[in-house]
Amino acid sequence: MQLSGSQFGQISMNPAVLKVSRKQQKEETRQRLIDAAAGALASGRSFDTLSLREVAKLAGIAPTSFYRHFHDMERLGLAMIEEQGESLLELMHRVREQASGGTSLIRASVETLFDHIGDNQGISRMILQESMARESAFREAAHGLLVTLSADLAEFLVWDAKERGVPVAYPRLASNATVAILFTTGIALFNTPAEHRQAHIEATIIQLRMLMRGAEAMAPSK
Amino acid sequence: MQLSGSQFGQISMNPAVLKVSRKQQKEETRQRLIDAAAGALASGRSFDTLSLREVAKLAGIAPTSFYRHFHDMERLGLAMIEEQGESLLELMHRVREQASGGTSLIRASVETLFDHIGDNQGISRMILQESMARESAFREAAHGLLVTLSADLAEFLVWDAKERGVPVAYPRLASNATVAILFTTGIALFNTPAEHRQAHIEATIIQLRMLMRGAEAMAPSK
DNA sequence: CAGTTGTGCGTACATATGTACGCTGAATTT
DNA sequence: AAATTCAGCGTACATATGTACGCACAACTG
Repeated sequence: MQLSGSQFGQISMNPAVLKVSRKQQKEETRQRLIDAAAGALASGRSFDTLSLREVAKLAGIAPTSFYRHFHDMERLGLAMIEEQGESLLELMHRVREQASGGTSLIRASVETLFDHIGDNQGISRMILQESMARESAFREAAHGLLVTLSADLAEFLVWDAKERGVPVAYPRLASNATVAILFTTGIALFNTPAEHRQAHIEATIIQLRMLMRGAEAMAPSK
Repeated sequence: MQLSGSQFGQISMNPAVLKVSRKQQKEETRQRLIDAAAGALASGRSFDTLSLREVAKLAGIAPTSFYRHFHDMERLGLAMIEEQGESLLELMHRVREQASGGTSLIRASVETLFDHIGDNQGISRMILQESMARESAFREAAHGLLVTLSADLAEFLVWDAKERGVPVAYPRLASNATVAILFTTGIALFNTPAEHRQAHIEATIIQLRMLMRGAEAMAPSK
């Protein structure tokens, strides 16, 4: 235990430069809790073996101080999912805008998403695992995020199909399957030795193209 | 706490009919532990919040007696995965044999698998969740089972393609994606109101057909 | 039939967990 | 300047967990 002069030892006291407003300070601690949990998840722990005390310790606060930020661990988890959801959705939109039309889009999406999952392994794994949990607010949130991603993709597929003049059958089912494949293999990637990863990425791309080809082949007329 | 005359109160003492051999008895208790854990999983608990003590209590034995059967909870989990793996593999083989050729095979497989997952919700969910966990003997086993199922399916796809004279590209990738879709939606099915389930099943079938159409479309010549 | 084996039991303990309670002192408001 | 707010702390406790230890007694072995 380090002894600090004050309970706020980690905060610079420079009076002019740092206006440590209360709101600011609270937000910072809150983020520290989230990061602590994410770190624990990233190093292999599962969310529901994570204890309030442990997260508090990792974040450098007293166990009871946890309650100043979240009512319980579930709320922490919900906050994490929400945060992740926003950045993920935004990220995928950006990729679609940037990618030049056509096939390179699948590749760009896969690579971007996998990078993101890699940078946020812990939370990504948690979302996927929780999305398969039993009914609960927690599952609801995780599952909801995946559904949103899927719906978003479906919308894009329809637009893109119209754009290219190639009809696509069952866009929602196609996007749904896409998300399933993406996340499943995305997570698996991190139990894979680095030298095989590129191969896995290529494999995923082929799988998605396969799916798209099928969706186009099943389209009604032509 | 019920008081039983002996510590083995639950065992009938009928001397002639029941030869309660030690091995038999032990096997029975072991199974009772597995069933207890499976039951807890099925009613929504996640495997790693399951405590040794709790499982022991559910199985009706003293906590310390647990050790007579498994060295720790992880071993219990491994045993469960192994058991499930065997019956699952056998089941899928049987479906393929029975199903008359052609498209009805996909339907038969999906329906059979979903029934099986339904009857073994707890373990199925556990396998899927653990397959996404961090490196560990446990993950290895769960992931291994999915890989086996996938490889098995790939083998069949190749055979079936030859049989029907329709070439299929990347059978291993196709089967891999199939397993991803199947389990993902299979699990999701049980957070779905009963009246929507059939629709989900039909959706899954379409997704798999979509994938197969794509795989065929991507085949080299024809 | 005597001796051994091994599944089951209860007790005991060190450790971990969630959370109630009340205090402190800086930031904010009045 | 005085009063209020509130993020943080430590203490305390009831409960849960894994597991060491040794006893009991049915089943098995000889």
